[in-house]
Amino acid sequence: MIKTKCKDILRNGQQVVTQSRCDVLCILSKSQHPMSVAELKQTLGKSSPNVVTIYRMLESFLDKGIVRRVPLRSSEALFEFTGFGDHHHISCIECHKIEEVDDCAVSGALKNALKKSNKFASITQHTFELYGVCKECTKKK
Amino acid sequence: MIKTKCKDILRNGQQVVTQSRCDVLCILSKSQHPMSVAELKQTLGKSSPNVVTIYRMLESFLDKGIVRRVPLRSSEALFEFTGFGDHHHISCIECHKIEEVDDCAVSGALKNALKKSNKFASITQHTFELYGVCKECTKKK
DNA sequence: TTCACAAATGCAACTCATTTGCGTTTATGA
DNA sequence: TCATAAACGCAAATGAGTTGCATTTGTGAA
Ligand SMILES: [Mn+2]
Ligand SMILES: [Mn+2]
Ligand SMILES: [Zn+2]
Ligand SMILES: [Zn+2]
Repeated sequence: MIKTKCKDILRNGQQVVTQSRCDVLCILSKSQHPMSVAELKQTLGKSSPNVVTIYRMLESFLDKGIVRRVPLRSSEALFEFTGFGDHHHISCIECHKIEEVDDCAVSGALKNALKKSNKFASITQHTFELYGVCKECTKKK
Repeated sequence: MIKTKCKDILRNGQQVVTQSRCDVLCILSKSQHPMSVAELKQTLGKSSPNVVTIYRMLESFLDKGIVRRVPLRSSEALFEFTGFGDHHHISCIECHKIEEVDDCAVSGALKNALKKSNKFASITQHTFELYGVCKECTKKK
């Protein structure tokens, strides 16, 4: 995604536009996979803002719905740009490779079914993550 | 679940049977909701083993598939007895109440669809967790 | 453009769930 | 009963994430 586009996203979210915030959002908007804070920092390299700043940044991006937290098994939190639309992930339990999986009507159907639940008034988010063994790792064994 | 039953589960999993391990497994097998280490310790009360022991215990239960880690958003890890069979959770983003949701054919269908993926050879696990606002919290606003 | 103020940033210190090391105790099965 | 591997407790370490505070920077209004 282009830098000006990132600025627009920030402005639309009532976010202050700074170089750091643009950089971080730009990287996230180009990554096909969810990233950890450490990965972000590494990708930013020498021009990276302080780690704490990245944490605070992501927190505010979450508030505005610009990024989403992906609950893949990992000791660190993973974040991904929400602009890609609804989709899920399949992650290899051996090599940790992540592949995107298009959202299918199926999960929407379940969501609707659950809206009929007598205890919950609304469903605001859902996550569907899969784990398996990729073909390469299968061959190795 | 009865204590002797817990012992059997441990033995079947090639686990050493100790009082502590029985106690923890017994509590988990009675809880309809996933529990954190802190909750386990509190429930065990004065007879609780050291926290570290609970951590190590759960790690080995995970290895044997006796418990599963539930990826609901929480600062602590949540564990639940696997003996209940496949199901998911819906959690209130306001009060953090958790409700069980039966597994529906839907997720199985998606699983099957993904088995046709050309990058993954198998899918071993999946998690489907929902977030929403419960009726009580909706009323409060 | 200028200016005042809210928001962002950096640094250091802190929190807190989880892990690790190690010496001791206990369960198991031969 | 005995040897051995596993579990346990305690203390210390780890490491992701948070918080306080002084400083800088972006923004919107004058
Ligand atoms: Mn993705
Ligand atoms: Mn459950
Ligand atoms: Zn793999
Ligand atoms: Zn609620």
